[in-house]
Amino acid sequence: MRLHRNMSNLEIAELLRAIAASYQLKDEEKNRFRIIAYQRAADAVEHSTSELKDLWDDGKLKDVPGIGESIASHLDELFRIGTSEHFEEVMKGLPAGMFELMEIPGIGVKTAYKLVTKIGIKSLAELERGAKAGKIARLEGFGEQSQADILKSIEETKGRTKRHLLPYAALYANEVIEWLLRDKNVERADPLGSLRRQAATVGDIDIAVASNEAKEVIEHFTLYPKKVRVLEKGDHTASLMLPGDVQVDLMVQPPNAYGALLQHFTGSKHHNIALREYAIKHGMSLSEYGIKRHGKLSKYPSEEAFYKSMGMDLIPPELREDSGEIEAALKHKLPNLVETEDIRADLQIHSDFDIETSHDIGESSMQEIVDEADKLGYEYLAFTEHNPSKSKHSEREALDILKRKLEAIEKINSSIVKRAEGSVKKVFNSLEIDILPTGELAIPEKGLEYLDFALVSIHSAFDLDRAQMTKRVLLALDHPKIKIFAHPTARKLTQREGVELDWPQIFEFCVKNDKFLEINADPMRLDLPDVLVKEAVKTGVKLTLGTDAHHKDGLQNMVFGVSVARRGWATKKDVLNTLSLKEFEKVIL
DNA sequence: GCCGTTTTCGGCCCGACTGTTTTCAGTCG
Repeated sequence: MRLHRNMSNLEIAELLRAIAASYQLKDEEKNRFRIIAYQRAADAVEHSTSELKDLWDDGKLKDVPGIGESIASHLDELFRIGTSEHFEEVMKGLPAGMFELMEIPGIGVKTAYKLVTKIGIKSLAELERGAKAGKIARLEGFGEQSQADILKSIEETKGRTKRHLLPYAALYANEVIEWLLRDKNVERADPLGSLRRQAATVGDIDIAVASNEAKEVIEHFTLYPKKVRVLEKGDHTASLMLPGDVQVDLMVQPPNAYGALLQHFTGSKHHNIALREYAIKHGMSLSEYGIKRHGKLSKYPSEEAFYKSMGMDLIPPELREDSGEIEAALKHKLPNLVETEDIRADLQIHSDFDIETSHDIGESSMQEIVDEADKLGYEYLAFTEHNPSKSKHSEREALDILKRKLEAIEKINSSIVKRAEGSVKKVFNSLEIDILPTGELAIPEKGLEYLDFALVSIHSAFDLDRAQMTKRVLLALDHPKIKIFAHPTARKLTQREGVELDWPQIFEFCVKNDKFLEINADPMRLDLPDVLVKEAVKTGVKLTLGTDAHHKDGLQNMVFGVSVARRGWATKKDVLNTLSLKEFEKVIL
């Protein structure tokens, strides 16, 4: 690994893991906790919302939990002169290629090291050839079985799809749960893991079942009609493979011990570790079976009882990331999180009004969307089509188009007023306007006069550096008609990383100037991301929720936006579109 | 190496599975 002054968080996390691996290979007893410390630091760096280099600029390296005196001093050296004597020294002798081998499930630090040093395997391709040639089975500590396992693992890694977007994972899980509930032995079935925590993407699908007849339930589960094959089948657990490389794991416990099972497998890993550390300091030991005190196990039917017996309030699954929720639960100060029922409006919707934009236009009419919003009980909406194409239209033409759109909105509003039923009282004339690379808005100044308020967002030049990008966004947000910064990081899940921005500066600007950050509920976006939502909320920034729907059915995605808000500790008062129409108008117009 | 509403020293999460072993090391979630 080449060290340099501008290493990204991801590269630094990799570096810290390499250091941990190196200590692990030296295998000295006194190093045991140093290994864990480096691994924890690596995790923390990977999840940090600020680039370490920026934190270093501000002298705040040690603000990252897990980075203390020692690691901070080595990183300081790295950022100052582009290398670290200590890191280089520790990594000396770490063979190149071993980290590639560790991508295969079942191969860890020691196995990878052995493969590289004993038989010179330095890549996945070489590993596959070596296994097929029978070289692995002859190695001490390996055998025919482990060689076959490695081959199978390589094969599965090749076909492995990455993580699934939250709504798809939810869909798969719901179908399986529906199937499970057909067995009368199943008393309850719930999703577990990152799905239950409503994370943006989900890996394997884990499901818990409460039942006194584990054997029958497992049997029924393995008969699931959509399965491709049964991966594993034990007394209390089983795994299936579904089409599209979706793996579903099932765990069964009796109803009287169901609470601990739910708690244990909901995670996150970091939440559970922190919880168990707290437990051990107070004479308890936690596991998926219950809580042990003085060697005696107590069982808990519900998670609420489980947390309560430790003196904590029930922690909503969305908060279980070890970011202060345990302390808050002990002090009975968990936030009262926003709920889908609190939402009174959808603030980003694209109708089929032909606005002659260069972006996608919607597929449903304004009327169809209002009808759909009525079903959801909304009080108001904002139609936020993209701006008319700047390259295709002159200023005059753009203004004409915007005028036509205003007329369409007025028509809808007058028909809403006249009707007897329906909860929607008003639709706002809004627009999603591109922020050009210079920070200018992609519509003529006069065009803004037609609008009630507008959103701005980034759709080009994603790779500006942090300072330029921040300047670009602040310039656009400065206009009085611009109220909302939509999908602020512009990330596309599993496809594109978000842009670089000076978030503290953006947050401060929003608070000071009454600008709002959107949580875009499109499953591909979920943007602002949860970790940034948490910081925004802490700073006092108000959020708006919008589905970015391009079809009336897209309005249903609001629940995923709410999940992001909840994961960011947002309460009802942090979300603008929980306000009544009257209150909302006071703030936005 | 990190960290602190029981600690600036003395602690540091729990259990299961697997394969190659004769009692356990490595890996995973």
